[in-house]
Amino acid sequence: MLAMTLSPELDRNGAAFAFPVGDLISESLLDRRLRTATRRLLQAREHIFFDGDPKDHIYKVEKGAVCLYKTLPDGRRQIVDFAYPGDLIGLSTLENHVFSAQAIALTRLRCLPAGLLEEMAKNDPRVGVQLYRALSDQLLSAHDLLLTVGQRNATERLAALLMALSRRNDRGGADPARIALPMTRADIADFLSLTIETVSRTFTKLRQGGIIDLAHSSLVVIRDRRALGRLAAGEAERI
Amino acid sequence: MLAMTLSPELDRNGAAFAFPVGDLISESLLDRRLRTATRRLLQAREHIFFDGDPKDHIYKVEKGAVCLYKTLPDGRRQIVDFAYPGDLIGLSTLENHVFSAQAIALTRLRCLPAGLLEEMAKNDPRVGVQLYRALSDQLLSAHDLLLTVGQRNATERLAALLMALSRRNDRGGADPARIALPMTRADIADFLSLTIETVSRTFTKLRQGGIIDLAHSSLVVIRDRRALGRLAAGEAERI
DNA sequence: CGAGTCGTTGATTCTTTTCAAAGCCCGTGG
DNA sequence: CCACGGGCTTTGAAAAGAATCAACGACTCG
Repeated sequence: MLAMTLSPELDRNGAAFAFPVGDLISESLLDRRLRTATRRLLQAREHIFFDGDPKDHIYKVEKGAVCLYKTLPDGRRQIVDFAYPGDLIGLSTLENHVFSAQAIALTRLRCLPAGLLEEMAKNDPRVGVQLYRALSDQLLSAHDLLLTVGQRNATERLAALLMALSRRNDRGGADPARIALPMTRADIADFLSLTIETVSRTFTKLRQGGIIDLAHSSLVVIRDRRALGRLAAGEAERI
Repeated sequence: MLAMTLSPELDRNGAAFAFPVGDLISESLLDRRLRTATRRLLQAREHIFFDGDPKDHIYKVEKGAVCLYKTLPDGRRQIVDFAYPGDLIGLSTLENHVFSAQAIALTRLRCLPAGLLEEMAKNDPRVGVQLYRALSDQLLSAHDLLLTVGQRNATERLAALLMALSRRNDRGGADPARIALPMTRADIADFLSLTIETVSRTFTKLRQGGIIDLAHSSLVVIRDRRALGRLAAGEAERI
């Protein structure tokens, strides 16, 4: 998930709930089961499930990107997370989904019957840990977004998002200075709790400030990473 | 935790990750261990731990209330949750805490060495489920707050908070129409991402609209629950 | 090539913040 | 017992940041 944390070094550096390292390298029952699980291919904008739907499966993103969101009755939408390859979607103890999930690009998923989780956790102790870790990552991610949406201004919010995506690239071996945005301006707006117009204006401001370049609307090139980081941390005066 | 959900009926109605019901009634290893765990008594405003501290314990609230928060370098603060009696604090797989925790009233905790969790989960399969459930409740709660902070206006935010507290009272057998607020206006402001002044003005507006009464600044009486609910859901025009 | 979606930019409005000050409550101490 | 002090809360007036309303431009896909 998209942890927009201030402390990149805090990433996945150590587990207090640690099992022997060897176990984490070998494949767990969950991993193995997922490799052969049913695949599902989704076009951009196609839904995986809706808020309130019975939770018969959980999903793992293999390719593409998914947005998880909640809405108010009048249609206002808050994206609570973006799920990228490797992320698990739908973990919870409830019978029904508590948010909607929609592919934002061509996406491939693995589908796992929800009932199997319990069984696998019983047969392989590493599965429980894995699920616990996934959930706690998601909680961290939600708290980070909360800090962003609740306390940062428009520029700082966008900077935080770009820094998070940059770090994700870094971890995944991609160029941390070239950020592909699979999501639309509307998605970014609903994630950062801004309007499309404000997101667009803020991109322009970052570009004019020499902090980023916009190769095109969905490809950002970071020109001044330090400045972007300071903005995200709320340490910059203004731009 | 404080799930500010729109759907009270969605509460703890069923677990997809269900173990036989009997198991949930009997005491798990965790519950038993907690009953004899070290107690810690905190005055209001006293900290349990700070963001980044080594996570040597996890805590269960027995009495009082705790706020969990994150800050930006310049001091802006976002409260990400309030923990009430029964709630577990500090669950995650990381070596260090990822938020700060501060008592907001006279609070009694049970302290459990973090290393014990893993061991207990190994020896009692219900413990893993219990932790998993606690974490997924916290995630739900964070997502709800995200929707509130990101999409609702000041009035709707306060209404959502009051409705959440009212439901909590209801579940706990207390009067759902009389809401004690252990937290200050500043705490409410940092939870809802508003300023103290806006929180205060919004209380006044709700009072003048006949929706609540303020016995005193920390005791709210709900006079029109339906109206409050409609406000929280974003279904009311204005007040 | 045209329709439609998505993104950018401009002008104006509005909600909330900021700045300022007064009121209230409660504990302390004269 | 009452005055005093400090923290918390309320209220008011002005300012600011983002939202809204509006229009144009760019790109994509039949």
